[in-house]
Amino acid sequence: MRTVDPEQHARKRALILQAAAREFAVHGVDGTSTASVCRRAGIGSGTLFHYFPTKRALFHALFSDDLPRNAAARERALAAARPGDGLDLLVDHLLTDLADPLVPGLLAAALFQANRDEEFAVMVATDEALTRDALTTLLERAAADGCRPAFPPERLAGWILRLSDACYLAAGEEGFDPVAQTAELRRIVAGLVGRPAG
Amino acid sequence: MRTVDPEQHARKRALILQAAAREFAVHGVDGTSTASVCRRAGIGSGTLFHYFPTKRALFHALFSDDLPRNAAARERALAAARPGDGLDLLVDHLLTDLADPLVPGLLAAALFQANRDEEFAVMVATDEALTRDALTTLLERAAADGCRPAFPPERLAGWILRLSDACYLAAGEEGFDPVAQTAELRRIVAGLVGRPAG
DNA sequence: GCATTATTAGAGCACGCACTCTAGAGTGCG
DNA sequence: CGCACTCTAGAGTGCGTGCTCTAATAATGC
Repeated sequence: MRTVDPEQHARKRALILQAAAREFAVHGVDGTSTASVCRRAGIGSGTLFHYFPTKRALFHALFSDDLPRNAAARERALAAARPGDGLDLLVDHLLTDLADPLVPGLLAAALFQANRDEEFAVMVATDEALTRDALTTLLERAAADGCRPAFPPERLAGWILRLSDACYLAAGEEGFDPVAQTAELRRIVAGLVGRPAG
Repeated sequence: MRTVDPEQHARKRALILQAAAREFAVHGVDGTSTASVCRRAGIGSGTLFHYFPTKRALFHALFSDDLPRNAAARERALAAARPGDGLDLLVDHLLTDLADPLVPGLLAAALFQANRDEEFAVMVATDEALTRDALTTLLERAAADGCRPAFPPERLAGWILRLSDACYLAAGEEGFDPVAQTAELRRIVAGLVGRPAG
């Protein structure tokens, strides 16, 4: 019986995904042809469709691969000793890829795809809901710790997510500084959470 | 000499644009076919291309038609008696279409298009820069009036723009309340501006 | 070596696309 | 009325698409 080398398979898969990410970021889902992905990855179309059943699945994989990482970040944040530390951890995680030049394009493509691809929308919405829940829990703990939040925890959690989206929207502009942006977001969040000590 | 009735022309043009807006909002630029726009507008393809030279031009018109309105809003805001009133005016204008169900899709399509369509990007960026300038001016006046903004006026202006974009992105979620959202954004902005009287 | 199976390239396919062309209907003017 | 022109529909065009199929090759276990 012929046994598969899973490492080799994973490596090729990753290579294809990398090529696909570049294409999708620049041209979007409908705008990239499978042929262009193949060209960039240096493979034939047969190979591409051996690894991914459809172009859509290729795009989905680009994001579903990140889900475990997000789950881990949520767990770490919820396990933090103080709710404020957990919030910082989670906010930092939300901005992890801020410096990646592909991300603005990919985010735009993803936002758009979520409006018209049910399966993709559910995947993204589920992950976002989990993160929102984690944020809400942390904010409730913070409130119990003496913070004076500007809004109810759940609303505030929504605003934090929106603020992080806003950061990625700004990431395409020239002269964008991810570090400064992250620092400003933390200050804004701190203000909204109403931490007693600056 | 045969003279054209400009009203009739404008009416038909508007009808086509309305149909196009619906299609673009749901399927994006690459995802909508000119045939589907024609079907929805109840016209033949000959008619469509009589009014607009290309599909791209059709999409561009959807946004360029709004530019005069934006300019008017900026002027009104800058002419306000107190800078705080001007800010409120401009923020409200930014969220004008928050209740329009088509807007989240159109915004996503526009954000994406800005990443790959130079001409469109310039058009949008120019308008945004003007609005940012107006916000900056208003924030400088507010600071001279005794406000303690959290950031320099120009940075703050950027955050306000990004937040308003983010609001539109959130507008697709179920249970979304445009009025509450607007009120909350105004409170957040007020907090960032640091108005002496709440 | 042999059987089995994973992997690969790329020609080929059916289809949908943006846009053009043509021919005629509608419309204001002299 | 007839001219000059706009407006309109829809068939037609050439091209690019996502994806399938075939057939060859490489890798493995016996």
